[in-house]
Amino acid sequence: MKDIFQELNEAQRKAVEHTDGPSMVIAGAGSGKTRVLTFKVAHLLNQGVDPFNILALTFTNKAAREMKERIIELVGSSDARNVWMGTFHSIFARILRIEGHRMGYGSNFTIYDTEDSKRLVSNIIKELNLDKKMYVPGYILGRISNAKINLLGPEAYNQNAELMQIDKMAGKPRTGEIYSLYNRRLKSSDAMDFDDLLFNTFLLLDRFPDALLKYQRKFRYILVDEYQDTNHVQYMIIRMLAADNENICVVGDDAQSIYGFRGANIQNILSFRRDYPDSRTFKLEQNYRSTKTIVGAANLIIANNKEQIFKEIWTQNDEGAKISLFRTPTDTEEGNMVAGSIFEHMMNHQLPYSAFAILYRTNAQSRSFEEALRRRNIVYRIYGGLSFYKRKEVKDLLAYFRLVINSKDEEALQRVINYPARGIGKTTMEKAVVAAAAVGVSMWEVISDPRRFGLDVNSGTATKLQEFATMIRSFNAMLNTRNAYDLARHIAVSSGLLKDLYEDKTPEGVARYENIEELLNAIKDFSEQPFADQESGEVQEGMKTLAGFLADVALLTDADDKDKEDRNHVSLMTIHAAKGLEFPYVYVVGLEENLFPSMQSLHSRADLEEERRLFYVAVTRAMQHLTLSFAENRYRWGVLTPSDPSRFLDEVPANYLDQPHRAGFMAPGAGASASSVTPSPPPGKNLKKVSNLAGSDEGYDANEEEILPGMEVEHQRFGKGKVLVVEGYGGNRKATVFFPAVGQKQLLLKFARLKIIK
DNA sequence: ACCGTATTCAGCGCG
DNA sequence: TGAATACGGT
Repeated sequence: MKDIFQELNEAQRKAVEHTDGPSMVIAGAGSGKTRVLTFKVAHLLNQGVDPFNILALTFTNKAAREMKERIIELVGSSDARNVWMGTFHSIFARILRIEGHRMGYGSNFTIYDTEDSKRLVSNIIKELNLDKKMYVPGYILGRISNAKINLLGPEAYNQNAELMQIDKMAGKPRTGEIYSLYNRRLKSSDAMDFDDLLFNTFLLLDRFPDALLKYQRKFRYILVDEYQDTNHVQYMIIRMLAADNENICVVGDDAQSIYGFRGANIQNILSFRRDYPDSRTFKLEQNYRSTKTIVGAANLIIANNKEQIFKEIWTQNDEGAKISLFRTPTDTEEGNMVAGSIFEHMMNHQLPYSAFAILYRTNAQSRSFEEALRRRNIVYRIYGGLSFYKRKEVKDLLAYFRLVINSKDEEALQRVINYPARGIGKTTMEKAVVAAAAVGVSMWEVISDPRRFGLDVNSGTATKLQEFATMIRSFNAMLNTRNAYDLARHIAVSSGLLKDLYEDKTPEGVARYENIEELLNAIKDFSEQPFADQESGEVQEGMKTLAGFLADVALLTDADDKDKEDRNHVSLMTIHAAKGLEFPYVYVVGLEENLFPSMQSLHSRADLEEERRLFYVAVTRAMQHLTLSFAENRYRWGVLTPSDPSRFLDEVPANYLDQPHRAGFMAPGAGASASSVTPSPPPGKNLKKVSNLAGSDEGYDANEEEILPGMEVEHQRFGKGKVLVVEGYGGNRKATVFFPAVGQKQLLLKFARLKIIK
C-alpha cells in the first residue's frame, strides 16, 4: 500500500480525506479532478471499505476504464476490480438485468441504440399515416427522450396540458400518441432505449421499496464524476440511492457544463449545497496543465458568464508564449495556415505529431484541415466519425445475435429477415405486421408459424419464412453449448452474411468484410477473457456467452483498444469530444459569429453562456501554446459566405495575443466587408482580391533567392540535401529534397527556411 | 427486386 | 458541398 497522500496538494488531500457525509468537489480545468476521484476510491479501499459497497459513476466508458486501471495500480488489483465503476447506463443496465423481471423485462432484454429507436418511431409514423414532413422521427424522438429524462411516462405525457399545447402549436398534436405506441412496441420487443435504462431504474427504485433498500445498503459510498453534466433522471436516481446514509461525493466544474442541449441540468451542481445542507465543498483551484497566459485568458473568458460558482483558477507554471491569432481569407486557407503552423512548430521544437490538436465547433469543419495536413504529409486522426459498432455490416451481424438471443426484438428481425436476400420482401412483411397486430402476437411468432396466424402468403413464401425461423432457432439452441466466438462465426457463415460480403470485391466491400472479421476477433478476445468482474461467481460462466458479449457491446461506443500503437498523430475533433483531454499545442478554429457561437445559440442567454463554456473548455485544453483562428469567408452548404469574427475573440484581451497590432483586426478587413456588400460575388475574382489584401502569405519572402531543382541546400534539422522538384505557388510552394541523412522529404518553402549552398 | 437519379438537409453527441 | 434517403423506371 502506497502512501497516497504524498502525491496530493492540500486541497486535493482534504477532498480525498472527507469520506463520510455529502461533499462536492469543484474542480477547475486541469486541477487534478480525476486524481481526486481515483485517490478517494483508493483511500476508501485502504480503509477497509468493501469494494462491492462503492459505486462510482463516470461520464464515459473510457473514463471508467482509465480510473479503474489507476486504482488497481494504487491499491493492488484484486480489490479494485470489484468496485461498481462505470457509466450511468452500464451500471443501471446491469441492475436492470437482475431486477427487470419485476417490471416485465427478461434478463436478456435488448438495448436499442438511437438508430433502432429512430427506425421504430419512423415505422409508427408511417403506420399512423402521418405527414412525415411534420413528424420528423428525430424530432419526435427528441420529445420522447426529453419526457423520459424528466420522468414523464406516456400516460403522464398525454395528461400534461402544457406539453399537449406545445405539440399542438408545433403542428404535431399526435406526438403523445406516438410516444405511447413507441413504448408499447419497445416493451413487446423486450427492449429498452438508452433513456429507459435510466427511467426504468428510477421506476424500479420508486415502485419497489425493497429494491431501493437493497441498493441503498449495497452502495454505501457513491461518487459521481462530471456532475455538471447530469440530467434530471440521473439526479433523482443518485438522490434516492444516497438518501439513506448520504455518503455521496460529486465532482465537477460548472464552468465546463456543455451538454445542456441534450438535457444536462447545470442546476444540479449549482444547487447541490441546497440539496445537502450538511455537505462540505472543496475547491480545486490550482491548475497543473497550462501556462499562466492560457489560465489567465481562460479566467477572463469565463468571467463573462453570470451564473457560476465562484472560484479563482491559478497556476505556478511559466508565463508561456502568448496566444496566436490567425485570420485568413477563406476556410481553405485557414486549413493551410494551421497545417503550416503545426509543421513549423514541429520543426522548430522537434515535436511529435501527437503534441497538436485542432478543435472545432462542428464536424463539418474538419475537411480543410484534413486536406492541408495530408498535403504536408502530416499524420492525423479524426475523432468522432462513424464508430465501428454503428457500421451497417457490423449492425447487421449484431442484429442476428440479438434475434437469436431475444426473438421478440422486432428491429433486429426486420433488419435481417431479408438480408442476405432470401425472397422475403416488403409485401410479405407488411402482411406480417398486420397479422401480428390483429392477433396480438409478436412478429416472430407470425413468421415462425405463418399458417397458424392466417398469414395470406403463397406456399413458397411460407416455406421461406419457416426456413428462416428454423435457422434462427437452431442458432438459439447452441447458445449454451458453444462459446461466444464459435457461435458468432457459425451465425456469420450459416446466415450467408459473410458470403454476401465476400463476393463484393469493391474496396468498400472488402472493408466491410474485414470489419466482420474484426468483430469476430473482438468476440474471440471476449470469450477468452479469463474472468469477468461480476458480483458473484455464478455470473462468470455466463459472461462468455454471446448474450454476455451483446450486453456489453450495446453500451460501447468507440473501439479505442487498438489505437495503442499508432498514437503519434495530430488530433482533429470537436470541442465536445476534447473534454477531459489536453495537448501541448491547441488550435481552436472557426471562431466566427454564427458558427462559434452557433447561430442557434444566439437567442437565449443560457445557450450563449453554454457556448462560452464550450470556448472555455477549448482554451483550457492547451498546455503550452494556444492558437485561435477564423476565416473571413467560409464555404457553407457549398456557397462561399462572408463571416464576422466571433464575439468571443473580443473577450481575449490584446495583451494576451502575440500580434497585438495586426492591421485591420479590430475593424474586420476591407476585403471581408467588400464581399459582404455583394451577396454572391464571382468567387474566383473576389477570392483573389481578399487574398491580396489580407496578405496571408507573410513569412514567405519573395525577395529571397529562388530555390530551384538541382540546388544543394541545408535544412536546420535534416542537414544538407539536394532539391529534386519545386512546385506550387506563394505560401504553398514546396520542394522535394533528398537528404542523405533522412531520405526524401517534402518541405514547404514558407516554413522550411532552406539555406542555399550552391 | 434493384438500381440510378432527384431531392433534401445541414449542431454539439454520452450510452 | 456531400451524404443520406426517396422515388421512379426497368
